[in-house]
Amino acid sequence: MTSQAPIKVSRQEPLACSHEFSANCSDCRLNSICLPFSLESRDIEELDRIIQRGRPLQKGGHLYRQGDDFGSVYAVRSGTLKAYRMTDDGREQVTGFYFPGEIVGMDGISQSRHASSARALETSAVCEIPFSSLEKLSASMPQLQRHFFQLMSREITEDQQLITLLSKSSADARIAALLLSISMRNARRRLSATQFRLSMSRVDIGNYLGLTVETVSRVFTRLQKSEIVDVSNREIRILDEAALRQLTSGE
Amino acid sequence: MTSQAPIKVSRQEPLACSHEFSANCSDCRLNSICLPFSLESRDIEELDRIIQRGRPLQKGGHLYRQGDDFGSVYAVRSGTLKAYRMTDDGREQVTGFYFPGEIVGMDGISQSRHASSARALETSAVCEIPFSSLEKLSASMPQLQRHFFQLMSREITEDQQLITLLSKSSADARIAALLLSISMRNARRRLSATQFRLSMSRVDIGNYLGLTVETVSRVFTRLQKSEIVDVSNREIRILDEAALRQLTSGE
DNA sequence: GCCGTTTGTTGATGCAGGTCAAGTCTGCCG
DNA sequence: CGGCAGACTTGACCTGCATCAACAAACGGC
Repeated sequence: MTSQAPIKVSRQEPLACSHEFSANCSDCRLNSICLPFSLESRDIEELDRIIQRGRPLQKGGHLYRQGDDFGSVYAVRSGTLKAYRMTDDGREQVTGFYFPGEIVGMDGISQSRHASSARALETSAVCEIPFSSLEKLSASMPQLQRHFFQLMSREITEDQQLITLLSKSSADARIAALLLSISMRNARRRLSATQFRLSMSRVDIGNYLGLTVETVSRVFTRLQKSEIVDVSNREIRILDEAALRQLTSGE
Repeated sequence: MTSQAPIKVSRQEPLACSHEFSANCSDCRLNSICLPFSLESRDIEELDRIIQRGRPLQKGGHLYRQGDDFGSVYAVRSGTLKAYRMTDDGREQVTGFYFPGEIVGMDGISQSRHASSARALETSAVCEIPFSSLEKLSASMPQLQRHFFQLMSREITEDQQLITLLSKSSADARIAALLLSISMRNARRRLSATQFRLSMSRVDIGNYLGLTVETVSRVFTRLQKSEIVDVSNREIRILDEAALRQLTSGE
């Protein structure tokens, strides 16, 4: 609600160097992760034409809400988003975190309405990809069609990994897996795999991993004490990746 | 292993009336659930041509295994399949059950190898749909492309429902949700929504819902005692659907 | 720099569901 | 029909995480 106030642009925090991504796909730093991957340059230009680059999303702002009409999927350009859905009894289940280069919103396709909400965890920017245009384009660009099938399939396998994590692993293993996942995704974007700042709160982490805040907090202090990870607030430094990896498969 | 013996056809148990599905999509009883839904009859014929109808799969037989090269997705014609993956530490996580009309194998698209294994819980038959043909056909049939995007998206939202279930719900709620899900899917196929036989073992149910066999068993006896469900071995009769529904949202 | 609010930490206690250990039932095969 | 293996149930006990409660630290607005 509070975040719905008319956009106030003044004193906006510096958006992580704007040269990191550009106004078109061809020279976007993220294009090896995102949609255009493996397209011919002529095709990229066509894709470029359908993509809409919106104004930055404020921290806490919604990209879309559960139940909204589905029209587009979104590529994250900067910042972080979380996707979440409401359970029948009104609690929140975080279904994923989305970093630059990743695509969010694909769960809306089946019902023509969004099955989850997406909100920015920090000031973020996205590329909006109207789905109907994407469909049309896919029909004439086999590479694009395949790539999009693959993205959706990846989402499925990732959800299944989370399912496994939730159904089989201890609190320690879950946190370890999350840290490693973030680390890997950072590496893919050529950021540090060992040192980063969590953009999500402990509550969000708990909500994602099926744990309470208290447990999340306790696990972090435990990791700190055993010198596997250096934790200071949201600042994380992985000290012993091997140990972390061992934790994920139950000690 | 044992199920890999050369196919022995003699004394095969009667395959639930073979007239229920046919050798082509146009008059298949399941076509409103399955792929051809919403296609022109001319298009259905084309789709028909790429589909391969294999011989029945024996109980316990594998349709594909985790790590196999990915080539096709499969529509279940009769019987039930379970999909499962091995965790790093060698335990099994069931990721889904698949009933007639449903599509299995879509998680293999992203890596070109199957991310899970699929095996028959009872004698089953499937239609094999070679993915490369499906891709080609999709390019010229917008309806088909859309339908397949929707199927994948549905798989995502269903996985997310399972995630929510695993991370937020009690054992009772999980079992209740599974029973209701099976009931709903039966109804869609015009079978009884209140009375059915579970094709999966208690172990499988536990593995799917993140519970031990013992807990699954206890929940069933509890449901029996409170006269919400009548359980006799794998035979289930839902006595009080409303109560069951209440259970799913935490009493 | 100060103050209220939000976010995170720590401790004490309880319970749902896991684990271990016997059984019992079912269905299958000779 | 009898005997055996796998599937299921039941009970006793234990443990990891939730819950409740109090507090501390960080952040954001003025």
